[in-house]
Amino acid sequence: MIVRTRGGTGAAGSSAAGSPDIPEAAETSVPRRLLAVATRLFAEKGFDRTSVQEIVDTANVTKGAMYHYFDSKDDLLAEIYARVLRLQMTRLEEIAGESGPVAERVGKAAADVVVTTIANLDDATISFRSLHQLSADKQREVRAKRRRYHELFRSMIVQGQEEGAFADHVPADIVVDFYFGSVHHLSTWYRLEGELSPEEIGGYYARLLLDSLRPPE
Amino acid sequence: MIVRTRGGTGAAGSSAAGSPDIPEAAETSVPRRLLAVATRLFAEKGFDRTSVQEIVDTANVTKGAMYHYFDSKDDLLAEIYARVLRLQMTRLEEIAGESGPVAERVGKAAADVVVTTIANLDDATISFRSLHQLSADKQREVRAKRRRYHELFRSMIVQGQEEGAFADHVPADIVVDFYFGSVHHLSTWYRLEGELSPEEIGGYYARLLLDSLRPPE
DNA sequence: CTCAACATACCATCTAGTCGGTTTCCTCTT
DNA sequence: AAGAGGAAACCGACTAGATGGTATGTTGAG
Repeated sequence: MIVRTRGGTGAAGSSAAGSPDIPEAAETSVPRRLLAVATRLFAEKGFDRTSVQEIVDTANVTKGAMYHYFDSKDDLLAEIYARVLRLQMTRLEEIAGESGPVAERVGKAAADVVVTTIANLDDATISFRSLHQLSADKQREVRAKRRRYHELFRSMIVQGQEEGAFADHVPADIVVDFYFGSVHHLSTWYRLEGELSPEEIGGYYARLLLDSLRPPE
Repeated sequence: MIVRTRGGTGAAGSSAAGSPDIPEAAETSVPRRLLAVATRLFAEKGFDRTSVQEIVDTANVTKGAMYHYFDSKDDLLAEIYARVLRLQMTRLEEIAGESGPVAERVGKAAADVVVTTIANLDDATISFRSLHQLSADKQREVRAKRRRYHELFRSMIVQGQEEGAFADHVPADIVVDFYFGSVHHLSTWYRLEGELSPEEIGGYYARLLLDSLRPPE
């Protein structure tokens, strides 16, 4: 992404066709709008099946505007990944830094990542399905950041195992991959119209994780 | 897919450029070769980024041959899905039909699906990433079959909960989605070069599942 | 003589990205 | 206050290259 954003809301409809009542054409800044629209469309139809033209049309801007703010279509996708990873890392760091017992922190983090994932289901859909559409460099970057996230989570589990709060019959890496597999897959089956609230799902998921780590009597 | 296959191995290299030592050009029937090549390429680069031309070139056949056996590129993908679902369903039905205690069957099925998934990692990669590239009809079909699979697995868990062998503090549907999320995601992190064998991973995964279902004392 | 099993040339369509041009806005000078 | 100057913010027509699919032709077996 290119940094130079004036940040303002812009003077709205230059062309007469602008409909100021649909959300995408509203008072948000152009790059923001593009990112929002791209997220929705990528999640709906996939990266390769979403054309740049469609993105800019939906966002009520022109191609020129988009290529002014973003280097490429790829860059748009990379930005989405960056946003997701930033958010998740921040939340996890916050929880990991708390002072309660480790089992409590793990449970909290486990439930929280579920709720956050559901709150951004489109992001989740994209991020587990579109990694290979990024350039090799950007893929590496994403993977590295994700690894750091996993590492932090893993360190909590290891601590629990060392303290005896968690069983250690399964290596912590496996546990982490196991759990985040489940989390990432929320986007394939969870529907907001369903009966279960995000918090309930989060509770269940955290419970499953903690129970699977419960030490034997 | 079109049924008319002679099934034979075919008269090999028609064109002079045929290299009979690379596996794809070998003695397998043309549709089989196409399916094998498509599976590898779809897993490697994604469905949309793999051109029909590339598939037929790699399989050492021509476009005409391919469109003779398959209706479309979509059809190729649909065939891959069908193959995966057929295999997994067969295995699960076998295990579910055994006579041991339910916890044993669940554990067996859980470990087996991991091993099978790892044995067909390309299939797994494709099936969790490319569903949306299928036509709506075929998507529905795949989903229906997958649902039937999940239902069978779920019924075992429900039985265990009713018998008191499993805890029931988490609904069985959630448990199933939770577990298969983990399984599907194996393809994103498991590498054959790693230290852990498929059976070991299967053991760990089954253990995590069973432990999370262990009833409280 | 027929039909499956291919082969080959071809096309209509779409797509990411570019590039020269124009408008809008801020700033600095006079 | 006026206005010149410059840069950022956009516009939109255009291109070069793919791509899925088809139409038509050929071959060899039964």
